[in-house]
Amino acid sequence: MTRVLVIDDEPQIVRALVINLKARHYEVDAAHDGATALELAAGRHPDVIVLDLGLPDMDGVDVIKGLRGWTRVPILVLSARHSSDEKVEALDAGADDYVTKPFGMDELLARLRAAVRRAEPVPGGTDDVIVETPGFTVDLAAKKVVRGGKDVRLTPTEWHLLEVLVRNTGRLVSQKQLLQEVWGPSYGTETNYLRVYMAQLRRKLEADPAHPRHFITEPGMGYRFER
Amino acid sequence: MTRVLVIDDEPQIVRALVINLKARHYEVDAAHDGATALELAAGRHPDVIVLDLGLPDMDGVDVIKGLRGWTRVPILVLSARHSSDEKVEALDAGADDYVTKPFGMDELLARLRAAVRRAEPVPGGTDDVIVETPGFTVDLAAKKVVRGGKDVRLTPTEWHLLEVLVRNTGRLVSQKQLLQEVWGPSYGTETNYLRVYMAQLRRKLEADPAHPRHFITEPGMGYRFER
DNA sequence: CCCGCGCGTCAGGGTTGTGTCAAGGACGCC
DNA sequence: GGCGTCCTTGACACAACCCTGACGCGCGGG
Repeated sequence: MTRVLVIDDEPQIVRALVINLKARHYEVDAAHDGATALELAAGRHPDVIVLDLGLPDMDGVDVIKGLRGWTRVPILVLSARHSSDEKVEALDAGADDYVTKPFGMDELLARLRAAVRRAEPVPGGTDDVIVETPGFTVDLAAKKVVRGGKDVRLTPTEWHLLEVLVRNTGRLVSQKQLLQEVWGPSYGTETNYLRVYMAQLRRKLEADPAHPRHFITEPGMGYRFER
Repeated sequence: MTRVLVIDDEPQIVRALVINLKARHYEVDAAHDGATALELAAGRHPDVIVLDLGLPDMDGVDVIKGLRGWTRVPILVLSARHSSDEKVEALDAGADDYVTKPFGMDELLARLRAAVRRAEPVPGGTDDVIVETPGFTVDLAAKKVVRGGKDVRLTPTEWHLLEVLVRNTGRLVSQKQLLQEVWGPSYGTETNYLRVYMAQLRRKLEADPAHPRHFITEPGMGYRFER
């Protein structure tokens, strides 16, 4: 299911958006200010963001920049200002689209669909959706892991960590990068999280968790997933 | 250079676009009808398409569908019609953005930049930087060294030192420069560190550590990495 | 011939990093 | 309100890493 993050300080607009989105089977989170928005974006990993530029606590463009520092998630800007400069500034800061208020709900939804659509990975592209190892199989599209013919239950965080590692199969991923991709941009140093969750992944997926063959530790640097 | 395909039957609009785009160092092709447009799109492989919906020979939406049959190139629709239905139809057919005439050139260019930007491949993605020697292989992106088919385990400091040397393949790197790059700006004289870690690198990577062929000492000056 | 200098080698000890376990708390669900 | 799942956090043992000092060797100059 597609997850949308709506950021606006006007309750009636948020309500209208939430109702319309939920009716079309989107999963919706909402924030009323920039700080909450950045937090939610990091924690919930939305597939698309609808952002009102006029927020109470910070400049909308700064919100865009804050997001673009670590994610390429589509950002659809909503604004009451029609001036060309505003649009150019927001778009160049990293926004994907710019809609002026008052807006037609149909149009907004169509633009949302367009933004989500083009962010989708190429179907049948070069990147493998299924990664096999001698011990288990990871299906990135179906978000499923099979080991010995049986599905392995992973928690959201475990899956997220696995996903980042598998997408970088063979490459070393630094601890900082893992933390920021999974827990959000402000978590650069909490390496104990990594240790706990790497242990859980190994316990669930490695034949011998004490001597991992696929989830390899590079001391002082990071971790590496090998098939 | 970014290549743009402009499709419009109004000569003055095409002229305005071409002039503005060329001034910003885009490469521009132009078509006045749908048939020519599809042909040019296939032959020239533009990085982005600006498409007027009101064409003399075919419906603009059909042009979009024709393009989407084989390419994901960003399509920016230009139209005199403001109706919501038109927009929704074009966007759902596969357009990336929809701008109504009359439009501001600044805004259009900003939307164009946004469309091109998000079509770019992720920087630092899958492209690997690999350096090979007769004895071993260094993959700078994956932070991996392979020797005789097996991975070589390097500590952070060893890797850091190797990285600096490899990035300067063939060139002499002074002891001071090595110390400062690996241990920090305040370490200019602790040459014993270098001796210890060069020895470890040689032991792990050289066929005959006592007579190094790749990690060469230039007495009194520094070290040099040769393939 | 002896000495100083620069470099290579080795092994120990302090420091940092990692694996593991278990308990507490937040959250959603019935 | 009770229950279960999941995330966070702290404590501890152990392993890995980095620094350090000592020694040997080759070379050139006194």
